[in-house]
Amino acid sequence: MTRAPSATAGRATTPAPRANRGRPRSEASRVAILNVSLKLLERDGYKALTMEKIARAAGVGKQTIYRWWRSKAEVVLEAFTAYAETEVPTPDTGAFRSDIERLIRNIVRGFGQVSAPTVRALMAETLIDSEFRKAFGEIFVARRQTVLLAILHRAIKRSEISEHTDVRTAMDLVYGALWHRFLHETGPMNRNFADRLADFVVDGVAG
Amino acid sequence: MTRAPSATAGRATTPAPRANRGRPRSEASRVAILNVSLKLLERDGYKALTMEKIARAAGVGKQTIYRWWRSKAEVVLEAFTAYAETEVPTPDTGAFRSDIERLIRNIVRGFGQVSAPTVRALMAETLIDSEFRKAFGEIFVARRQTVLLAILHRAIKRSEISEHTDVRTAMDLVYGALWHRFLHETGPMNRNFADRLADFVVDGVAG
Amino acid sequence: MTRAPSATAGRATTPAPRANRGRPRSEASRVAILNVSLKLLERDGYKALTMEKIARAAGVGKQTIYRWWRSKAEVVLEAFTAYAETEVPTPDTGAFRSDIERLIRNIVRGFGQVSAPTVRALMAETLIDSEFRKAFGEIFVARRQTVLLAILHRAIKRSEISEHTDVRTAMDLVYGALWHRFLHETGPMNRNFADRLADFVVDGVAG
Amino acid sequence: MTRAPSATAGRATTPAPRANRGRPRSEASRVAILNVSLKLLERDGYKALTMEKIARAAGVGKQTIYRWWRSKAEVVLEAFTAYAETEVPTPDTGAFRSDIERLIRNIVRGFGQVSAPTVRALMAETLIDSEFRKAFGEIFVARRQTVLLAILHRAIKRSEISEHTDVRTAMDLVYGALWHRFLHETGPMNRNFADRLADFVVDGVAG
DNA sequence: GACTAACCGAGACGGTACGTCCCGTCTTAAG
DNA sequence: CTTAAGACGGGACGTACCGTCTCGGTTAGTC
Repeated sequence: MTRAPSATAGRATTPAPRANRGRPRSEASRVAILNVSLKLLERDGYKALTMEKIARAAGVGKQTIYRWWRSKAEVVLEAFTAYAETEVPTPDTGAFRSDIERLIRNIVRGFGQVSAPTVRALMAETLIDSEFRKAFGEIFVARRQTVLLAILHRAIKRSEISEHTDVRTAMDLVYGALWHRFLHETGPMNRNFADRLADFVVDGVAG
Repeated sequence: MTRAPSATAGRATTPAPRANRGRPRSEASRVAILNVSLKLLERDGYKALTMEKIARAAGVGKQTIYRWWRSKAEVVLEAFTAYAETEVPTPDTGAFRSDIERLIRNIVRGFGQVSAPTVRALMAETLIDSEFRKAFGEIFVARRQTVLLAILHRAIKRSEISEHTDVRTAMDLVYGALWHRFLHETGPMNRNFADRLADFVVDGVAG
Repeated sequence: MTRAPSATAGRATTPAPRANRGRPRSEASRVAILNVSLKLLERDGYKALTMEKIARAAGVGKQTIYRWWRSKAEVVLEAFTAYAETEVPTPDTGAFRSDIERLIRNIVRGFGQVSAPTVRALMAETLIDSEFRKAFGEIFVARRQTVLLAILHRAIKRSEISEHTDVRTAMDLVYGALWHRFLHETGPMNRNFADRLADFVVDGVAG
Repeated sequence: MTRAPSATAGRATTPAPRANRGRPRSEASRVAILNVSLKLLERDGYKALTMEKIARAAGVGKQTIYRWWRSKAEVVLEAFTAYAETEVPTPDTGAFRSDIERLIRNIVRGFGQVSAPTVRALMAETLIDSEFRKAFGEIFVARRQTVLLAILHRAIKRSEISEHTDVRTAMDLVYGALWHRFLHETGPMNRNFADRLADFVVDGVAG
């Protein structure tokens, strides 16, 4: 998301200025922008958040924001991921049932530690803006997909589930249920929900 | 959704104009607004859709829009429901498995007949604006919930599934998976998906 | 300068909206804008005058300014001409010498009643922006030209000056000297200057 | 105009760097800046000329411009005087009439060799910015004043014109007419104009 | 030959203003 | 009482420049 001038050496996105020329990016400004964004977001909601307010509150020129992020959605995304624990450990207990159980528990716990309105706003942006979708997808969706995929593949190898299992649908099942409850608040986001869901999934998939 | 001035006699929000006095509402304008909204929405996306453009393209005064709808989200919602078949028949085959199968097939077929970007935009609005959430929820979510609820209750009565089944989580499972695939395009929205999903759900819930 | 909707019936500039439709232009805003512009102009000078400050100080949306004027130069021009006496009476005494004397005295008196920085700013704009030049020229230059032209033609008819007199150069002589003194403050702008200049001009032109 | 670091020893504005230390000023950059400025000025006009564009087009850091000039007006002034012949020879023919004739012809010829938009821009700046006025005045106005002054004084000494002649007004007459025609393009800037003007002036002043 | 001072390009910085778009409201005449 | 038209005050947009600052590097004279 940021035009990190050196870290992405091989990526060749922006014209790639000869490294280390000119005044370096201000870390202080970067942090101020992200902090202020989160604060305003929590206080006033996503719709009331504007680039202008962020700039004013962070004591920063608007251009400085636009230089490093393309939209408020990207600012919020980075602000959010910087503060939220986005790592998803891959459980590998040796059994499908307990792997799923742990994965779902982890995710449920993660959802509990996160600002629901903020995540909803990010998800809304994802649904509308296909540019943003990629950025959000990489960070929030792809990683989790990978983890579940690994679990399913291991279960297949161990013959705990059929090798003909429709993996994609299984993933919709797990993540769909989790996001549905989270986004629409159809019920509590707790350990009990996690375990009931795990039961359904394991029985359904192992079927 | 519309503040139909007479039909909602008891609601008493707006000053409640004395019944049939003055110039009547222009049906031509109403239709033009809804048609134009859909067209612009498909063409340019939700973000680029503005009240001003709708008014201009429909040859209508802005006030006329604001008199009957509170926001562009409400216009779009009405425009959408006017064109989309939103009825969900309640399957009652006498067996849990086939009920679920039919429900899911129906919904999948419905999703296939609908403009994905439009529905995504409406869902996005739902996630951000709690006012809008109600309107959308009533039309789009609640109905379907009721149908599934009925199916589950009947299955419990028939002892096909446990009376301790976590109904709410079961509903997250079904609708979560469906919405997840639809919103994020994680795979095709076809008969095969419907049936695989139905398998998972029935096995999962029936245990 | 303003898009006077009816006064310019035959001119066919802007699409010519069917008269009297929509909310009429706010006279209060128009006046506030002009007054505030003059005040800020006198206080801070032309360079420090911005559309944004005018809007803020006049309690007016920026768009309202842009709707009726194309640039701050045009606002200032109208503000200025509204307050400054721009009428130039045509002396007709029957004799070249006294006509010239009166004309020059009138203009000198006029210059004395006017804010020099403001006029300098307008003249500067004229030199830079050819669009603006026309507007300014019509109001400030053309009228005076006409008056002098009439005087010269009458003098030729009366044979007070040669019929081969280079009229254009004569006009440069008169207005050049007046503007030069005014713009560059090369000396006092008083009765004595007026009369000395009239002497030079009459002797020079009458030869 | 340039803050030549040593030439103005006694001025003591900037901390007064110890004489010839450090890297010397880049002549290449200086020339590039001046050339590019003129070119852009001719092409796009004064308003569209910005420090940033100059720097970019000259392949120069902005700071380098600001180090040596205080404003774009100063850059343009130097760019202009570097290319334009600004010398004004003092005619001394022994007779008032022929002195005036030659002076005016010289100036007219000079005006003909110069970019009118550029000079207009400089004059405009002069009218607005009193700081700049001095710089421009020294180079462009004062010299010419001196020349005319000398001519008039000699004419008085020779009793060709009265010793009570209003010298200042006479100067407004000559330079006013010249500038008026040049700035406002009220007619051709040629030999004929020069001679007609000279006639008027000589008759008027000698009157 | 190392040191140091002043320059150089590049380009990010906090700001201000630009001119445009849209918001939701208001004010006309017309129906 | 609604309608189309369209002006209104307001706010945010994304861009252009302002003049300053801060990098790594360069080019001289001085130690």
